[in-house]
Amino acid sequence: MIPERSAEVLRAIVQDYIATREPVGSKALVERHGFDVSAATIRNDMALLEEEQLIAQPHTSSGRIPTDRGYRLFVDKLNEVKPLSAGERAAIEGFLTDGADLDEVLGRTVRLLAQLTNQMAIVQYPTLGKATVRSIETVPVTDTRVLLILITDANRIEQHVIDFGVGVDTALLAEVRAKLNTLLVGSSLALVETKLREFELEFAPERRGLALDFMGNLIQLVDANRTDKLIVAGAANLARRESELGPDFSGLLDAVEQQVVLLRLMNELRSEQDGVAVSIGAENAVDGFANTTVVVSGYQGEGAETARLGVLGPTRMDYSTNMAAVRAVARYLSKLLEN
Amino acid sequence: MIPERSAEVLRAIVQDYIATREPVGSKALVERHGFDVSAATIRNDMALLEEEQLIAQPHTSSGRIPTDRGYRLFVDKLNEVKPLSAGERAAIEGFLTDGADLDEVLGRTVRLLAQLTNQMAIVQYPTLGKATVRSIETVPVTDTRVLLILITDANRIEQHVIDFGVGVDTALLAEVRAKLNTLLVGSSLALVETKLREFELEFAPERRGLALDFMGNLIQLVDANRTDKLIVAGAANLARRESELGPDFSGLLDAVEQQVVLLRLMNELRSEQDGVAVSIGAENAVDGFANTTVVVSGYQGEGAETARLGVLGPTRMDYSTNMAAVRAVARYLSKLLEN
DNA sequence: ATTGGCACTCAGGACTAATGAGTGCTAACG
DNA sequence: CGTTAGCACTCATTAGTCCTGAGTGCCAAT
Repeated sequence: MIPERSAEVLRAIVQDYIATREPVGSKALVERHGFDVSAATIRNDMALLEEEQLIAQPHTSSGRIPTDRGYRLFVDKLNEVKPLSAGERAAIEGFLTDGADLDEVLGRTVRLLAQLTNQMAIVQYPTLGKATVRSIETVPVTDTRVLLILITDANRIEQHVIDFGVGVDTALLAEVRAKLNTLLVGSSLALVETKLREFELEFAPERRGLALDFMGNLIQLVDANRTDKLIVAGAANLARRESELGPDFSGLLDAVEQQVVLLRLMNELRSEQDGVAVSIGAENAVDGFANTTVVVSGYQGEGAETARLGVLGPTRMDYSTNMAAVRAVARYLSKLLEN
Repeated sequence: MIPERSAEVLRAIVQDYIATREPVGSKALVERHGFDVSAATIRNDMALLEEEQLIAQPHTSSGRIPTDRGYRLFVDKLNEVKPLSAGERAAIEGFLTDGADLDEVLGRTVRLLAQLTNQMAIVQYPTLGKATVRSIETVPVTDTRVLLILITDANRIEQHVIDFGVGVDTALLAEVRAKLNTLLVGSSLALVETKLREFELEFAPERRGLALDFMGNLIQLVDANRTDKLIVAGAANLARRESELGPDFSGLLDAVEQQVVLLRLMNELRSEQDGVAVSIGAENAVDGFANTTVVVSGYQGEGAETARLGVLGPTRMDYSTNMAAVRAVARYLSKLLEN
């Protein structure tokens, strides 16, 4: 186990390094923090910390900087995250007023989070795995095209235009829709696909074409719902910290565009203390994020499913503030969506 | 007027500088391009070009690099843009197959353009200024919420959830919808707001509440349609060229997120030759784009309105290729949307 | 108009020296 | 045994110096 004072020294090193971006020396430590021992003693402690791979020297004869493991220990010891300032609280409450539209609420949330933390913020759309079908609607758009609308009990709406290629018999369409509604309303999205496959045969052959087209599109809609979706804000904050991200930077922008990597990153993190999970540098399951830290929390989406939101930045970030902000925003968003 | 050979020299300087990123000297010019004169003669030409502010020296006694004006002249003289390679043509045709969904087509387009040019690509959604209302639909979502759908004759769909707060009388709702349909179908979106204002009084007072709510949301939908919208791809390409963008870079990422600046940039450019417009460095109407060039072309969206697409990168870019790619993609997209 | 010749400029690389922050170690101390 | 003062040592950084070579501008000759 690491002695009390050594742990304090680690904490001080992390804090100073985050504040100054410079390796921290023993002398600076005793001066800036109220250690009642001499610099030489601190040096002994630092030697211990280095042995434990919690800190490292960029070059011989330079101050120390925290390693990933060092940040990890620091975060784990951070039993109470810094409470937000009054101004920050006000910003959250002012920003996240209710709005009927999920897109809009999440959009505001992600921008707020980016602004609070000065990092890049990510919000994942609530997954609908457990949601059930409330209703299936159709609206004619042109002769050959129909807008198909799926409404779930989580009040979420997914819509898609079907182009049948040929003119649509509205009566037939209405019949298909009615049948599908009776079949599917109330059943979970996960079951929709199998139910539909069994159902195909109920249509007379001459009607199959339209019905199949219809059902195929419906399956796509459900899939689109299951596939996770992200929104991102504050990419410019990343650019400002480019020097700290090193070679990660370009890969990060790629990841943002591709989304799939970000999704993996978010989903592989399980919340720990206070509902906030942190993945530091090499801990990230994905290559090319050696200098990157991800801070994530779950939130309760509509319909009681859980999704994630968080921020992403250089390992050298203000963990305390960022964790506090992520936690607060996640809680507030949960409350908001609960209605 | 600039003599024939001097113009050739400018062209050669631009080409070499784009290829090598290094200032170009007189000796290198005679060697790499087949000039039948000596280096000293080229130097005289270069002195002339410098007097005309078409090229500049980073430091005394260094080769020349093109100025914004130099690029401008180069682009203007570029009477025939380089035709795309067979591979590029194939990529466009393979990538941009038809798809019923406008979002999807534009999404593919912007990614394609980013990939072809290795720059950041931007596609603007077709504006609906001249579009007319095809139909207004409602779909109940919960007791108090209704999904309002606006379909235009450009086959575009805009939808929004109205939360009335109290239970909705479906018969009343249907009546309001029917009235609005008779009133608005066929009229242009621009007129919707004024027509609605006049229409308010037709409802008996006890029904006003719902009707007003309904109409207010409808106006919002129309507005959302008029507000231009952008999609972007290839931000990572920007990052890769960060050194050439200099201090612009962070501002660019901001602009991408805010969109409004990008919209200005796109819209202030009027197409010139071959339908492709180029704005180089200081020519950009917006501050903070001194090292940035924008290449834009219009395309014909559904319903014959025009919107814009293009790429954005450092002034030191391959104008010929990028202009060709933008032009080709714009044409192909127009053809695709025409159906 | 073009060219060869030549003096001049200056960024960038290579080398050296000085500086100083910071370390590790040892021996002394309470 | 933990702590401390002292001291030699390391090494990144900065500044100073010199050198080289690419490239220029100009002039006189063709």
